[in-house]
Order: sequence, then structure tokens, then C-alpha cells
Amino acid sequence: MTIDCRLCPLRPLPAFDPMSEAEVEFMVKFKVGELVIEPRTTILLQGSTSPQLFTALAGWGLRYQILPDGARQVINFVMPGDLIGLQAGLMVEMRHSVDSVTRMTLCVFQRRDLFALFKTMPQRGYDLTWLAACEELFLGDMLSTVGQRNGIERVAWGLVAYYKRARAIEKTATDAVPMPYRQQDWADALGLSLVHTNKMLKRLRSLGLMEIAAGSLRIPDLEALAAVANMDASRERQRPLM
Amino acid sequence: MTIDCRLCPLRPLPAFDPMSEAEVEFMVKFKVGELVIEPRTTILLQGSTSPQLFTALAGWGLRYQILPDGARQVINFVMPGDLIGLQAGLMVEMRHSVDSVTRMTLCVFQRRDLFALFKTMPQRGYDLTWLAACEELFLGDMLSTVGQRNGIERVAWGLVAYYKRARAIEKTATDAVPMPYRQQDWADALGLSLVHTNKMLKRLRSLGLMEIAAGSLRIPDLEALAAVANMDASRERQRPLM
DNA sequence: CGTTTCCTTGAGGTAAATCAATAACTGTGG
DNA sequence: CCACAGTTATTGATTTACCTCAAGGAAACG
Repeated sequence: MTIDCRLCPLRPLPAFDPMSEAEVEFMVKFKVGELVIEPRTTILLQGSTSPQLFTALAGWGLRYQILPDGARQVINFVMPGDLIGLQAGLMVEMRHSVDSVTRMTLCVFQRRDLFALFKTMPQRGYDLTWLAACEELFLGDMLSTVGQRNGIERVAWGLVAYYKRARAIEKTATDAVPMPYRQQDWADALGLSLVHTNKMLKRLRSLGLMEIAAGSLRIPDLEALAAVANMDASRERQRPLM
Repeated sequence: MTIDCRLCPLRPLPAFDPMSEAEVEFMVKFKVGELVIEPRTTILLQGSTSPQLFTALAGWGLRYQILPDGARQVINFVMPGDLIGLQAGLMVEMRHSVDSVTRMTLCVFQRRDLFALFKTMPQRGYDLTWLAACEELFLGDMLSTVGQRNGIERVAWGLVAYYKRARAIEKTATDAVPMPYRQQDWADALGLSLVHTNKMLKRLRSLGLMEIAAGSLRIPDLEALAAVANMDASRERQRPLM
């Protein structure tokens, strides 16, 4: 039994653009099923091709690339509402892998239906491009962080960006967001060693700027942490949901 | 006097996907003009909005982001055939700037015509998404480089990636490609200091792996340089041209 | 309750940053 | 054609932020 797009629990969230009734009806047909993935399982493998693409409906994942020498770069943290596998859907093969971290539920779409989407529902094609542009924008910020910020700034930046994104898809009013990721995941995302990441986190914690406990992250003063991160204040913008 | 899309000098190049006659005819109407930009001039400014987007028809540019503390991250090197300003076209404001490095000629498109493109020429909408996905893919590789590779690997990786891309749009059969960028540009792209970049370049040069002289780059043995870079051999894939 | 995984902390080493100064270009006007 | 000013490239000396190594402690897990 799968969730009907008409009743999608994500769409009403503040993170996402509203969708017309016609678009929702289209998505109902576009969605061919749901996939439940166990924790720490590979969803898409670097170098492979996939006949499907997905939207994360629930659960948390990890997008990463492995270099020939075995080093891992975490590209981003996959949250509910994120599109997975656009590369595989459009181009020939994936250049990064996607793993689940918690148990995940994915909406499944067929790659071969993708062109029909552009043809019969241009608004959705436009949204898809928008989504790809969002991703590009985020990766640009990430690149600036890893390329130009020092250790403490990188960690602070990562936490702020993560927190903002996670808050926008949380239904609850608490100031804590889920944090199912390991310090090693953060280290690989920020281009730091595990040890150094740990020390920077300790510093931020002792400054009272953040708290990670029991699988959740709390940031009492987002402005203050953003100041440490050497980043502008910018609120999370609404984006399309596929 | 502007170049007719039907006679576009870029489209026949091996770097780009072929285009149907109907698509070319569409582009003729979509293109509203040409813009000639002097060297070292800002084309699009971070934080601004633009009613236009562009395709680089000739010349070389630089896409970069400035952090609050003034640090500059070069996002990529803009070459002929590259789309400029998709972010500004889709979303509200640019999160990075684009500068010319040499004199450039740009094809100009209207942001307000963008949705019509999706509506009347779905294939072109699809191509645009593909292009955005290409960009995302590149930024992922760039992120892995800056996050995981050391100095010598970064410089080698940068040169190989640049060379492959530049070769695919060169008409000549020489093994040299234009190199109008400064070492400072490379340093800001790779997340290294100018001094260290210089030392790594010197090392690669003394190993006979590359040669930069008189504004052009020569790489006698691409395989060898790629080996230093800790990267897989992968040839440049054809991509859409707007 | 033993085993594995993850987090934490200290010590020492190193790649890369910073500082500083000179050399090689590039373009401009006399 | 040369002198001059302003970039850009090169090199050496010194410092430091971060990495690696190593080992103990705290959860998590069957």
C-alpha cells in the first residue's frame, strides 16, 4: 500500500512550492511505486545505470563519491523531499553513490517516462530544471566552504546549512532536528579528518553554539553559529517537490 | 550583425549533441541578440537578478563566489558553449558572479521566454535539465577534488579536466589549448594558496607533464597527468548546447 | 555482557599557509 | 624603441592548521 500523491505528507510543508491540481494528478500517474530501504544500504551505485529515479519520502541518506584511492567525498545529506538519481535518469551512468542511513521510503519513477513529463506537463519539466539548479547552487556553496573556509568555519557552516534545511521539513515545533549521521560522515563531507572534525565539534559545543545528543541536533542561536561560519544570513527558499 | 544559430560555429563541434532542424529554428527565435564583453568585466553579479541568460559563443570567463570575509572560490572556468545565468533565469538571484577573462561574445536569451521554451519545445527543456545535471556532476567532481585530493593531485586534476573540456571545443588539431587564466585563478579554484599552486605547477612542469607558455597549455601525456591526479580515465561526454 | 561501532583525547609530524622579496612579463606613453 | 608602472610569476624562510597515529572510553547491539 503506497501513499497517494494527493495525500503527500511532504507537499504541504513550508519547504516546498505549492502544486496545481493538474500537476498532482500527473504525479499520481508518474509515480509507479514505493521502495522501502533498510538502513545503511546502497540505493544507487557509482558507475551503474538505473531505470528508475526516486524522491525520498521518509528517512535520511547520503550521497557520496569514491575516488580511485578510496577516499570518500560526501556530496550531500539526503533528506525527505530530495530527488535521487536525476543523473542516472538523464545521463548514462551515476558518478556518485547514494546510501540510506536510516530506513527510507522512496517514491519510484520510471526513467523512460521522463521525456513524457517534459512533453505533457511542461510546468513539471520546468520544476525539474529548477530542482537541478537548486542542487547546483548548493554544491557551489559547499565547494566554497571546502575550498575557502577553515576547520571551525566548515563545521559551523555545515551545521547551519543542515539545520535550516532540516527545519523546513520538520512538522514539529521543537528546535531540534534529527541527526542520524556519524562524525565520519561529516568529516568526509567537509574535507576534514575525523579527529579534527571531532575537535571542532567539541569547540562549538563548549561555546554553547550547538548540541548533538540522542540522534538530534539543537542550535540555540542560529545567528551566532552562522557568524562563526563566515556566512551571510539567508533563509531557506521554497523549492519544487517531485 | 549577429551570428545566425543556423550557422552556429559551436554546434558542429564534437563536444555538443546534434540538434534537429526544428530545434535550431526555435533557437533562432529564442536568441534575442549578442553581447560583446571586454576582458575582465563582470557579466553577472552575485546577489543581483538578471532579465537575461547567456550562452558563451566565444571567449573565456570565470564563475566565482565571494565569501563575507572576502575569500574567492572559483566555481569553474567558462568556455565557449557554456550556459551562463540559469540560476538567475530560474530563481530569484545569483549566488555567484561571472566575469569575462578575455573578450567574450555572448548569445542573449530572455528570462521571460524560458517557460515558453519548456512549453513549445519540450526537447529543449529536457536539454536544459540535462545541462543543469552536467553542471551538478562537474561540481561534484570539483568538490571531491578540493575535499579529498592533496596539492599536486588537485593541480593535476584541474589541468586534466580543463584540457579535456577545452580540447572538445577546439577546432584546431594542435595539442595546445588556450590558457588565459592566472595562477591566482587556479589557486582560488583549487582551494590552495597562490604560492603553493605555483610550486605544484613547477613540479608538474619539471616532470614534463605539462607546459604553460604564451597563453596556452600543452599536456604531452594526458594519461600520465591523470595518473598523478588520482582520477579515472573518462572521456568528455557530448552535452547539449543552448 | 561481551563485541562492535563510534566518540574522544593527546602527542607528534607534515603539507600547505603566510610572509617577504625578487624576477619576469605587459602594456603605455614619451 | 626604450623607460616606467603595474601586474603576474617565482623562490626561500618560517609558521601553523590540520593530519596521522595511538589508545581509552562510551554507547549501541545482539
